[in-house]
Amino acid sequence: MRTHSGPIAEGSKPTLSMKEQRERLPIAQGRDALIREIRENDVTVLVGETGSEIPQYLLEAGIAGDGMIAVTQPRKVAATSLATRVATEQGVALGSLVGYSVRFDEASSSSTRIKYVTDGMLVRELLSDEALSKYSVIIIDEAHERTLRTDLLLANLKTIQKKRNGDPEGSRSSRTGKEKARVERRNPLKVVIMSATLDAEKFSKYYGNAKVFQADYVDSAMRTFFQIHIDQTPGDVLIFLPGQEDIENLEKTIQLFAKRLPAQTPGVAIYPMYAALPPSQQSAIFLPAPHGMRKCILATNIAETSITIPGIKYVIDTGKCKEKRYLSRDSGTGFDTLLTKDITQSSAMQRAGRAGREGPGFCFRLFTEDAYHSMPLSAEPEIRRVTLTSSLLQLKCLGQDLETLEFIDKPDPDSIASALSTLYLLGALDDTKSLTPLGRQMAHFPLEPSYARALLASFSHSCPSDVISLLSVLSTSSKLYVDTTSNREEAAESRRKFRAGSGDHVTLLNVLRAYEEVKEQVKGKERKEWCKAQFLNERCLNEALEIRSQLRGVCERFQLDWRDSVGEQKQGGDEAILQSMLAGLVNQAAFLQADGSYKQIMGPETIKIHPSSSLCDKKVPAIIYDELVYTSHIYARGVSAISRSALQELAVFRRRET
DNA sequence: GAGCACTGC
Repeated sequence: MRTHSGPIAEGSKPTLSMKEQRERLPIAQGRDALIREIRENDVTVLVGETGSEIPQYLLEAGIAGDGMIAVTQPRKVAATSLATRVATEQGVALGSLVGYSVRFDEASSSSTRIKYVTDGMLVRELLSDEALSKYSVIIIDEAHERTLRTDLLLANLKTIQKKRNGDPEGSRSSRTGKEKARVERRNPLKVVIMSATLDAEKFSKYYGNAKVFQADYVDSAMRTFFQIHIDQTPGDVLIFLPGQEDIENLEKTIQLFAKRLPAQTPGVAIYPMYAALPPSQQSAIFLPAPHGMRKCILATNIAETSITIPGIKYVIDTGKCKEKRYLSRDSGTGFDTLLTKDITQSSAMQRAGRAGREGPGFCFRLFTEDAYHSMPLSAEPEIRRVTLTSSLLQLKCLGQDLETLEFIDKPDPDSIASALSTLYLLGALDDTKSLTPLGRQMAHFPLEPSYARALLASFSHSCPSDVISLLSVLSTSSKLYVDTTSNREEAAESRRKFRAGSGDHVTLLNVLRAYEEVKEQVKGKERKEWCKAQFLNERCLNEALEIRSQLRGVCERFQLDWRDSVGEQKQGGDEAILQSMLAGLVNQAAFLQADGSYKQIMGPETIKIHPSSSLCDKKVPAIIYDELVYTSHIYARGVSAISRSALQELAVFRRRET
């Protein structure tokens, strides 16, 4: 196993529109932060970047002033080919704005601002100009290779910076103060060290704890991929990314750049992989890539443990993942967060181990060794991360308690308070925190307590059959709607016919009703076609039907007749179903505010309706929702409109709470 | 204007 990172050695096919293209790519996103970092620091250590983009950024941002930017490379061929590539990207002739200088070969002129040189060449220049005064920025690429000439250069640059930039700690006060310091800084030198991950800290310490800048991980994943693609032997590549959005972005950029590779370079076959991907596309990753192409899989941590993809030779690990975590409120109105975080050490090892199961393998980690050591060893136990409502109800049935039971890791007191509050609101616990008969009955259903409560409430609204069907769909483990960003519009359009005015809950019910009709009328293959045409996951629908018969079975055991249904009566029917749901979703309700956002009825948060909801952009006085997830905003998902009269029923709960 | 992965009943 080897960890390293470096430049894309070969250039792309000359295309004048490339610069334009590049600017429209997501690559440009991390750029501003990077510029700021270099502007503010005399020395910057850059991790996971390569020497082709940075000098162009710096020049465009005016950081080089009137001086030149030198980019050093350990090898001549890299210096010349990078210069060629960058000149092409800038749309200029080689040797004008962008040039190079290596032994026996030079392409530069008085107008040259970015010059690619071998490190040996720059060492030689020291002999004629000790301060390297014509350069205002020197970028040391491939610093981790630690060639003798690079090390010589690094030592000299330290001295040169003291002379040209002034010594921040030492001599400034002993001289004539401010004026002298200003004079000294007239031609300051910026040093940018591009290094592979593991060595970054060493360079930083050498330069008095210089700032280490971690490049954007999607961007560096792309660069690392092309470096492998161009420099390394054939073999499949697996890239770990946190989520669907990053995967889709990276897929686009790789595809764009792959098109511009020289004709002799093999093509790239990209396979995205994440749980929400339609099953047919998921299975594609197990097929061999088309002849002569390199297979590149972009995956979430689904490829870390759940699935094993054979034949992976190279792994690129961004070191990031998404983590779902419950943020408790003792009122029970907390919400889930779904944010990008650093992975754990065990996860990093697991990811590295995905390479080379059938032969030698390589892992390229886009994080430093220090970063690795500051990662937690392993994931925090679930008891610390998730809502405990369901477990608390079960413990209560066993005569036990979250507060008194001795756990390996104690649950968070807020989380316990949140669970207690929710169960009390649902009527599962009384005001002495004791289990009620209702609570015991709820616990018999294999459902979240809120859904169990909704199920039981449906009997008084004469619609248990409908609510049980709905809850079955809500309880499935897989996703019902299968769509990706590209076909999202089309998928939404084809499912429009299921849409209910009241919102997502009855819409789901309509989908299941429609599937049942189709199931009665047509056979397997046609049924499959039907699901595909509506962008529905048939496995999910069948799972829902299984759950439904289980739930009906539980009802029967308790002599509850589940057959009542609102049937086809539209208006009143929806109302009855949502009234039942409301009984379970008591603290999952919000009301409309003047600015169009919604505010939790029992909690403090302002929330938005998730864009995937049929009620998104619709203004209704009040809503109930299945879940609240904080990503870029606090989004409510699975949303239905509730009436004012329903809202009044909530007021009863609120009074009881106080 | 947008979803990490599991599991159990």
